[in-house]
Amino acid sequence: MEIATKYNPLQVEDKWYQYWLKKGFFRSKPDERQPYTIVIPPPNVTGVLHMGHMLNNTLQDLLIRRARMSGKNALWVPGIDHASIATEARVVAKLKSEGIEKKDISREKFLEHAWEWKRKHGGIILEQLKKLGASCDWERTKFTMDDDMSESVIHVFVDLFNKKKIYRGVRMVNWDPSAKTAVSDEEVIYREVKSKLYFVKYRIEDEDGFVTIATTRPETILGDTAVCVNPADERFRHLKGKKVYVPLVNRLVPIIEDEYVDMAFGTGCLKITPAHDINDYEIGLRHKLDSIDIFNDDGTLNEKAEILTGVDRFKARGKIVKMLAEKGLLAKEEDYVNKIGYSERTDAVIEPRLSMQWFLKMKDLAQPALENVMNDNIQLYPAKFKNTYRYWIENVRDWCISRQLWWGHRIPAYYIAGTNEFVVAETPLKALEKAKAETGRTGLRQEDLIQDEDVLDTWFSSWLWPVSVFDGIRNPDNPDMKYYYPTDDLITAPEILFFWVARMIMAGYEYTGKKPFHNVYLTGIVRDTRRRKMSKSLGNSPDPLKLIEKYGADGVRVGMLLCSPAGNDLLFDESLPEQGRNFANKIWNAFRLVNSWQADPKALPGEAARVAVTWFGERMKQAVAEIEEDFNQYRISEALMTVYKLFWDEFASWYLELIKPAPGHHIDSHTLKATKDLFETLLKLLHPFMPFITEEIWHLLSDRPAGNSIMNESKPVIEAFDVKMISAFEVAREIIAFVRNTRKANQISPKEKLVLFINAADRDDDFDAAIIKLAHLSEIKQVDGKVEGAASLINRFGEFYIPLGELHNYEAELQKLEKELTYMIGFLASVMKKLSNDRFVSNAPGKVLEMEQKKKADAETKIKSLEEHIADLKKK
RNA sequence: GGGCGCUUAGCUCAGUUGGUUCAGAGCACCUGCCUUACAAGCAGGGGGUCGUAAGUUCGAAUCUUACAGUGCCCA
Repeated sequence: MEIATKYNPLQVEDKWYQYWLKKGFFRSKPDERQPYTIVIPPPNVTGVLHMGHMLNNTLQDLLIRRARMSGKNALWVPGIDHASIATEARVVAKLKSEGIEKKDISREKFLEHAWEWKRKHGGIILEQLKKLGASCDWERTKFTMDDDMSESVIHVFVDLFNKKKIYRGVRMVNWDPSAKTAVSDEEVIYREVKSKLYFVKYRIEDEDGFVTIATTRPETILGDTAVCVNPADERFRHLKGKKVYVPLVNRLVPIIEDEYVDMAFGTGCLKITPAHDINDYEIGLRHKLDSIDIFNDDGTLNEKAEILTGVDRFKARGKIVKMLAEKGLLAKEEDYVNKIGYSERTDAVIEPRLSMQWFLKMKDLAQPALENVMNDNIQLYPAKFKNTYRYWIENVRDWCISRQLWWGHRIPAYYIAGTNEFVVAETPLKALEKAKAETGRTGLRQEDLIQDEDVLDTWFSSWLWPVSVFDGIRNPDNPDMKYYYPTDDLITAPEILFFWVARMIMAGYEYTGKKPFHNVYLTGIVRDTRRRKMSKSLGNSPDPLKLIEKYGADGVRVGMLLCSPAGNDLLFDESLPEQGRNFANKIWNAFRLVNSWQADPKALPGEAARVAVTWFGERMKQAVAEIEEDFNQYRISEALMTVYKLFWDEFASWYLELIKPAPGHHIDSHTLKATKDLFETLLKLLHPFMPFITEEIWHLLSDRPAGNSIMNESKPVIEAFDVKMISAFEVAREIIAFVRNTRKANQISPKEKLVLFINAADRDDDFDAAIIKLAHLSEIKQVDGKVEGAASLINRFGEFYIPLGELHNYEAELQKLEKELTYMIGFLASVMKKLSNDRFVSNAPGKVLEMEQKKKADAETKIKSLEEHIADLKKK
C-alpha cells in the first residue's frame, strides 16, 4: 500500500468524527464508574466560532478525552445561551430590513420571529465545534430557553423573591440607549476618552454676579436641580443660602453644601443632576432635591428638558455649548481625559438613569462563594485570580436582573390592574390564586393580572447552568444530579469570572448546598502578536474553520495549546498551528517508517535494538509520570510539550534510528513487535491532544476488532522507572555527539568507520552497541592513559579519543581544549571560594559540602588531564 | 483614585520549600546537509549581569524593602 509522504488531515478527520458519533462514544449515562463531568460555558446563540472558543474547547475536549481514557465515565454537556440583548438586536435589525418596526408588532409576534431566527441561525457554533473534534454528548445539548431550563429560572426567581432576596425599586441604573434596556454593573466597560471640560456660568439670584461650574456634560444642565460647593471652601462662603438660575432654562435652583465636592477640581463648584449621575443622585437624596429625567429611553431629550426636545444627547451637547457661548455663559473649555462607560453588548455610551428595576441582594449569596474559593474548596487555576475574585465579592453590589427586552425569561410578576400591588408566581394561574388569597378579592379574573413587561438578565439563567442542565432545580434528587454533580472542571475565560463563575458558585450553594465544580481553569485571552485582542472590527482574527482546513484540527489544537499556559495571554499567529501540523506530519512519517519494515521471524534482535527497546520503555515511563504531574497542576502546555519532545526528540530522533535495520534488510520480529507496542502507547498519550491522527494510525498500526477506537483505550499508568539507565543513555548521546562533531570538524565522511578509545574507570558499557551504530564506529576500545594524535572529549565520565591519522585541524582542537580549560579553572575557583570560606564550611549542610568537595576533585582531575593534552598538542 | 499581579534569551514562557555544571524549553536566528520515514526534514551552533538598587544569608532568579516599567480588576 502506498502511503503519502505528507499527512492529509482533511481525509481523516471527518471520517473519524462521523465514526465516533455513529458509535455513540460521546454518550454518557450514570453507571458504577467514577464520573468526570464538564459543562460547556454556553456560547452565545448568535455566536460563531472564534479563537477564544477554539482554545477553550480544545482544553475541555483534552480533559474529557483524558478522563475517558483513565477509565472514568466522562460527560461533556454542550449547549448555548439565549443572549437576550444580542439576539434581540439581531432580530430587530432583521425585521427592520424587512420594513417592520419592533414597536409596530406585538410581543407574541416578535417572539415568533425571534424563535424563527433561532431555528435558522442559532447555535451554528455547536456544529463548528464538531470540526475541532469536540467529544460532547450531543444528545444532552441544552438551550437556556428550553422549557425545562426556563422553568428552572422562573422557579429560582420566585423562590428568591419569597426569600426576600429579590426586590423591585427605583435606582440609578446603567442604561443602554441603543438596546433600550438597563444593564448590570458588570456589563459596563470603562474607557478613557479625550473630551472637554466646559466652564459654565450660572447667574446668582438678585445679584449681578455668576458662579462658574465645570462639567463634561453640558447637556445635562437642563436637568440640574442644584449647585453644590464644599462647606469648607472659603471662596464660596458668601453664596450660602443663595440661589442661581440654570442657564438656558432659567430654573431657579439652590446652592447647597456637601463634602463630596472636590475643592481642587474645576472651579470647586459642582452642578447637581440627580437623575443622570450616580454621585449627584446620592447628593440629591441627602439634600432632598428634585430629580428631572431629561432623556427618553433612546438617549434623545424629552419634554422635561424644555428645549431641544427629540434631539440626541450628543447632538444636544454641541447645540447647548453653542447656545451658552452665544449668551456669554460659557467661560471657557479645556481638553480633558475622562473615563466613560460603554455597554458591553452594544458599545453605546451608558447613560446613568433612574428607573424601576428588579434587583437581587447579593450579600448573603456571596458569603459561601467567597469562603469556598478562599479555602480552596473550589480551586482556581492559576491561583492568582483568587485575589481579584475576593476583591470583587467583598465589594459586590446588588445585581440588577431586569432587562427591558422581550427575548428572554419574562419576569413572573403580575400586577393587579388598577392598583400598585403585584404577586410573584411561577404561572399566571398560580398568580391568580395568590392574588385572590392576598387581596381577598375572590372575584379577580386572569385578565385582571398584567405580567411585568421585562425579561431577566441572561446571566440569571446561565448562573444555574451546572445545576439546570441536569434538571437539578426542579428535581434535585434525580439520578443525573446525584451522579454528575458537582461537576469536575470548569474551563473559561477570566473575563467572565464575575459575570458567570462567581454567580454559578452562589447559585450552586444556594440550590444544591454544594459547589458546582471542583476546579476552575481560567484560560488566557487570545490576542494577536501585537497584543491586541482579537476582534471582528480590527479584522485581526483568523477564521478558525479556515485554520482547521489548512492545518488540520489536530494541528490547530496543538498550536493553541503549545503556547497557552493558564491565565496567560496567548499571542496567536499562524506559526503555531503550523508547528502543530508539522508535528502531525512527524508522527505520520514515523508511522510510515515503522509500517515499511518487514519482519524476519528468524532474525534475532541486535544489541543496539535490544538496549533501545529497554531504554525507551524506561524513558517513556518517566515521561508518563511527568505528564501526570503536569495535569495534576493543570500545566497543560507543559504536558503537551513533554509528549511532543518524547515523540520527536526521543522516539523519532533516537529510538527509531537505533533500531532501524540497514537498507535492504528486514527487522527482527521481536523488535518490530516491541516498537509497535511502544508506538501504540505513544498514540494513547497523544490522543487527548490530537484525537484524529492518533485514531487513524492506531487503526493502521495493527488489526483492530471492528467498532473499536483508541478513545476507549486506557491511558498508560504511572510505573517506577530506571533513572540510572536513562542517564546512562544521556552519556551515550554525548559521546555520539562528540564523534559526530569530530567528523564535522575534520571533514570525515559519515561512511568512514572510526575507532573510539575510552579511558574511564567503572564505565557503564550498556550502550556501547548503540554508540557504535549511531556514531558509525568499527569498535570501542578501552585504554589506560591518553591517546596521542586524537580528537578528545574529557568530561566527568572519562576521556574519549578518536585517533585521526592526520589530524585535520590542530588549531581547532587546541582551541577547544583551551576554552574548556579556562572554563574549568574558573569553575574550580568558584568552588574553592566556597570551600575556603569558614562560614560556608561550618554552616552549609553536609550534603552540600560533600558535593562541593566532589566538584573540586573532579575539576582538578579534569584540569590536569586537559593541561597534559594541550601540552602534547603543542609539541607537534 | 483604590486594589492585585507581572518583569528570566529576539519572541512566548518554565524554573516546585534558597544549595548538584542552574540559568532552561519551544519558536525564531546562524552553519552544514535533498543521508533510501519526514526539507512540514536531519546534524550542529550562537544568544540572558534573571527590571534597577540596597538588604538578609556561608550561599539569592528564588526571601525583604525601595524605585522604575508594564498589565489586570474596581470606582
